[in-house]
Amino acid sequence: MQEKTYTFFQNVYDVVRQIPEGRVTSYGAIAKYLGMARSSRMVGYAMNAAHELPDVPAHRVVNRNGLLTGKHHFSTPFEMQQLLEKEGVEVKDDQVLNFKQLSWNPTEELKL
DNA sequence: CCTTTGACTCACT
DNA sequence: CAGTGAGCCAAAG
Repeated sequence: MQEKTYTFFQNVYDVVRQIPEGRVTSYGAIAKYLGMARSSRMVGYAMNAAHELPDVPAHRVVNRNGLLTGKHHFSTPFEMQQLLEKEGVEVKDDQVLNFKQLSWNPTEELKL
């Protein structure tokens, strides 16, 4: 087994894959859960490669303000918003409504 | 091997 | 109260 093969990216994918439908999380939350709260940028960077992974709902990952900062990286800037609304998440002006209410913290949910 | 970037976040002005 | 700047860390070139 190539356990060492697991990199920061793989770790991020694993967490993002566990995001329940209709829920959203922030890069910092994932980074913090991984023990790298200061590497929040790396989370987004990892998502960039996650584009090829069908099990990684990058559209459920937004910045800590609930703003769809990464929408511009999708096929179309509307794709991210459409996917979120499709799951029941209201998005207005590229911002997730009730983000604080829908925010899913892996540190509290996945934390033992 | 060293340099640059990047879907963020915090802090100061 | 709002905007701009610097910091951080890891992967790709």
